[in-house]
Amino acid sequence: MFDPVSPQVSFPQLDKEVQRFWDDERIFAKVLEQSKKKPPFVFYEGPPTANGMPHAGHVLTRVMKDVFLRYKSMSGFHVPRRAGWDTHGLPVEVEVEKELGISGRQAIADFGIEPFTKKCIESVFKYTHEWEVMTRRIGFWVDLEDAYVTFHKSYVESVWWALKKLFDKGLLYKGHKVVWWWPQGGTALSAGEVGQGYKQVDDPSITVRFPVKGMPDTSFLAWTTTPWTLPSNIALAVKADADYLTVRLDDGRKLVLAEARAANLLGDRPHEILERRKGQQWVGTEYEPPFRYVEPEGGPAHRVIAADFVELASGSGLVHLAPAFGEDDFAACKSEGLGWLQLLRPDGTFPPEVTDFAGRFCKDADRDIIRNLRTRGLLFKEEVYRHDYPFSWRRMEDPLIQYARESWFVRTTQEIHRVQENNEHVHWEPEHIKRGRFGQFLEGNVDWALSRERFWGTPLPIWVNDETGDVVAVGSVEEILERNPRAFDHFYEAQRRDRSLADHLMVHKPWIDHVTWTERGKPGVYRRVPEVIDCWFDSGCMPFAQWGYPHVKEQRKKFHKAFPADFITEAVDQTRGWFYSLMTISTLLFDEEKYPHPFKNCVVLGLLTDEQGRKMSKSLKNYTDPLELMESAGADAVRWALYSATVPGQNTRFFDRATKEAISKFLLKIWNSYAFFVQLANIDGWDPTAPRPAVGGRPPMDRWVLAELDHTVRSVRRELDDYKSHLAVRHIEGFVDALSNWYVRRSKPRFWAQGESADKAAAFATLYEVLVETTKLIAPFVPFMSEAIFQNLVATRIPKAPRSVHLAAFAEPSVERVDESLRRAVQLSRAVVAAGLRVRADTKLKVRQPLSKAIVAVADEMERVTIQRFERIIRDELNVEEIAFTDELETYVDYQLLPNFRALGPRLGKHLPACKAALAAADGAALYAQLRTKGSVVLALGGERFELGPDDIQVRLVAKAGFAAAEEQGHVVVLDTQITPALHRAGLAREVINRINKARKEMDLPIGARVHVGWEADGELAEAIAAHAETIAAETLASRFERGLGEGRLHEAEVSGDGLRFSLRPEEA
RNA sequence: GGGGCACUAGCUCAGGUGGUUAGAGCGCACCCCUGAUAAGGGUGAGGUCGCUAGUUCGAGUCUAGCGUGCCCCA
Repeated sequence: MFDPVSPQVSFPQLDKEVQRFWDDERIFAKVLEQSKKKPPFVFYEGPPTANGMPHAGHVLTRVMKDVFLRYKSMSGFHVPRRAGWDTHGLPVEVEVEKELGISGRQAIADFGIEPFTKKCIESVFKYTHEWEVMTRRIGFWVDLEDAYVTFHKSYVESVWWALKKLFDKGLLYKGHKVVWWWPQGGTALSAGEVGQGYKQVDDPSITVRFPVKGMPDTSFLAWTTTPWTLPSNIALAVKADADYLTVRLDDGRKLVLAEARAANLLGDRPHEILERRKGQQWVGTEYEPPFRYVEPEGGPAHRVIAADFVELASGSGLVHLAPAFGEDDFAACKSEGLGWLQLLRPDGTFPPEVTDFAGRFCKDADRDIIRNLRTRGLLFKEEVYRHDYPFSWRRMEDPLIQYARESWFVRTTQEIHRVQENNEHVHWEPEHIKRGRFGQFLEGNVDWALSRERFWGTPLPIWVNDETGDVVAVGSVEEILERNPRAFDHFYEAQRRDRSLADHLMVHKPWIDHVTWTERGKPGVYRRVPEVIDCWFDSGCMPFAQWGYPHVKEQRKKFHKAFPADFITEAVDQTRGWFYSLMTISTLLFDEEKYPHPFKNCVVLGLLTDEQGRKMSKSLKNYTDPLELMESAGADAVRWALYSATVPGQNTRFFDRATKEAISKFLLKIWNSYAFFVQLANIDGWDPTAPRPAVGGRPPMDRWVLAELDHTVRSVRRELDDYKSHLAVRHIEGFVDALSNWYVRRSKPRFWAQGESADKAAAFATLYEVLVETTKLIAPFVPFMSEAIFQNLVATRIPKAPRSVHLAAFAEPSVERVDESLRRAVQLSRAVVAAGLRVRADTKLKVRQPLSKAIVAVADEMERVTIQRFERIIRDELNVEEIAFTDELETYVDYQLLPNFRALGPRLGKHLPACKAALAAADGAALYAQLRTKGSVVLALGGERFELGPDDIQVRLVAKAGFAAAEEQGHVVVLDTQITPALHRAGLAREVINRINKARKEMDLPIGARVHVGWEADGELAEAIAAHAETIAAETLASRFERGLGEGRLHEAEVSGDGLRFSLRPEEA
């Protein structure tokens, strides 16, 4: 006996039971143990930062990881899944700042770096619990207990090892460059980080007069969207080969601007063109800058230079240059040997020298700067410019600015060709990421701005001799101890004072900053530089740092075994983040490895959006929290909805409705088939361990559903091997629909047949096998429901069966089940049924009304035999007494002959349209007859003669007008619509059955309840009832069915115009 | 301004290697079933496949240009 199964199922409740089972039985651990000797399938978990709440996007990535990992695991691989936590960097510091209500580097320094660091450690795991709850709830199996943690000493040492290697290769250097600077945070950000923080804003766009020296009343017009950089102006840039006009305005003042921009800037303002010059002719001309608080150092300034990047699509054709605040500006001024001016402090405020705006934050001062220019008559035009501008990805209200700064860089540009070569070997899903988004990013690669002038991060392991300037990179704690055995005394001292200080912290600020050493016989002390590094570098080191490689000797083997990864997946925002850092670091470090590394397959997921395609955001509240959704619909429904909606690389519109559909269209179909099976198997006392009939000996219906199953198994495996989960899902949905809507529906009577029969045995065996295989097929997608079914059908019933579906092998192809002709036969039969039903609808002949025959017109004998295999079912579905095949096709149909384009295209080429026309014009019936008798026909086309065989021509049958006929895929079904008196009576009887059953339902009688019926009717209706009394009684479960009203509720109904009255009462028990 | 992606039925989306009747679900209309039943099933209506050129015997599919939207970056 199976445990009874109710068709009413609470999936959330089911989840909880399954989860408890997994926990009690340690199933996840057993999966790993059981597969230990199997070949590994390597997966890298991109470490999330646990100091923020998990959201819907995280659910998607975890679910997507899970399906492939479970699939590989069931397919005979050993699939370790180690969790990881990203613990360093700005995200954490910013959270702590918020918590402490402070902001900025100075505030942190005032608070104290040691207590601040301690706060960071606390904060790192603030939401770990929420992450674990979410992870468990969606059924993502990952080893959380053995998670790698980026701030741990061994991890940091691995990162140091990597950096030392880069340093020794000359790939780590300190440079003065314009970086994206976060003033409030007091640090530079990497290209990847900047990419995280764009948003659309309105900025002022102003056109300013720069008076030309030696030309009274004449000014250059220059354009800028950053007024606050004007005090640091060094030069103006023109396009050398563009034309520049000198014009006189109606007020007598003269302006110089690009001719291409004149119409736009001057509009219909009256002006007189005085002169036209090439940009080149203005080069070297000096001008008076709008502000002159401090004189530039190190070279001449305030003159016109030529530059390539000047565009004529916007602005005035003259660009204001402030080398301290723009990458292009920096390069241009440097190559011209011009001076330098940086009138902005690192915190984004103006220094005292800028008397008018001293102490003001740069962007906040824009309005006053504009006002100042206006009062001095230097402002020509002011507009608002809407564009995307980067903000701090951790605090979106803080704008970034371009700012020249000393910073440490990784010289990625030198080796980028190797990264590109590596990238060529990676399988990206979708494919276009390789050459598109990711490839383009590599194309435009700039050196990695690595250092952060912050506190909580992997310290940059560079020590500098304070006298000689000698620079050393350090790769481990041990290396330091070799130089100075007492280097960490300061830390141990601190640890004695505060016993809670973990050993991991010895490699962190502020303690690491006290680590110094000297070298015998040499002057000076080696002290560490103050910076920490970009936390994206940390996560990029994860393939080796998770094992503490190479320092932790016992784990070196683990690293080599788990490198490179077979599979990773994250969202598209990681192209410039983790995907980049992983691949770049790996390429730079592991010269000897063969490409690709450190990952072979990468599935890139799009963003989750709401129903309107808008980004999901907490502030908009435009989505239901996935956890809530799972509470009402269950984890499997959410998972299935995500799999069926998510195409890699594309945004996924996700909404509650999709989850509901997943339940009704998928989960419930399987569940109902399963509940149906269990119910009847239990009634019948069916034993799953008893021998079952051979597949070959079972009826066509059974062999068909097994063939469909096998076809589906093959398709699903192929798609999953290809990382195309969305396609796998479609195959499964198609099969489940076939199972539920055709196999189970059509096979029902076989299951409730009385007594023993080969047919019933085959039906039970087949449905059981199909359900078990399906369970294994869908287990990676819907791990909870599949487990519940598997437990009941297999695990607790079959001796030596796996304890869990996830310990079982994935559904496998079976040669025994393949039967393409049978699949085709059912497809044909269903087409015939569909056509017949359409005829009925067209002619308004209810299916309830039996008809004598359906005539099927087929083009060849094969199809006829094929259709006959399912004759009984077709008869039943169409409610006809007979299926006939006509020899006189011409009576009902026309032949339409078409070339088989795929076959003839290459052969006929240009003659194809003529061929099509010739076939259409010919007498189809005659030509077809010829084709059948002689095996070929000859056509003359454009002077040439072509012999066409049966495979070159496709025949379509088209129903002739005037018949109750319909066609479907080239087959015609004709219904004999003549209703004889006998048929009419049979129809009436069906109507009566229908009325009585309706009445049963109205009275809320239990489904199996026996009833007594007494009836009254006249004329033909009475004759019909009398003639079919037995059938009516059987179909309405009437143990007594008598003429004349009896006891019970009285019902009146109308049956095709005649009155019917009957009494109905349940039989006493 | 550059790069990437998308544009297919009222809505949400599928449509390897080009093959001539473009599919599904939801919604809608009509119908069936009443032994999966506060379920199930069927039939139908609905599409110039964003637009315009081109390649080809043949284009939703390939090429180019344009338009609209989203993402990424200047």
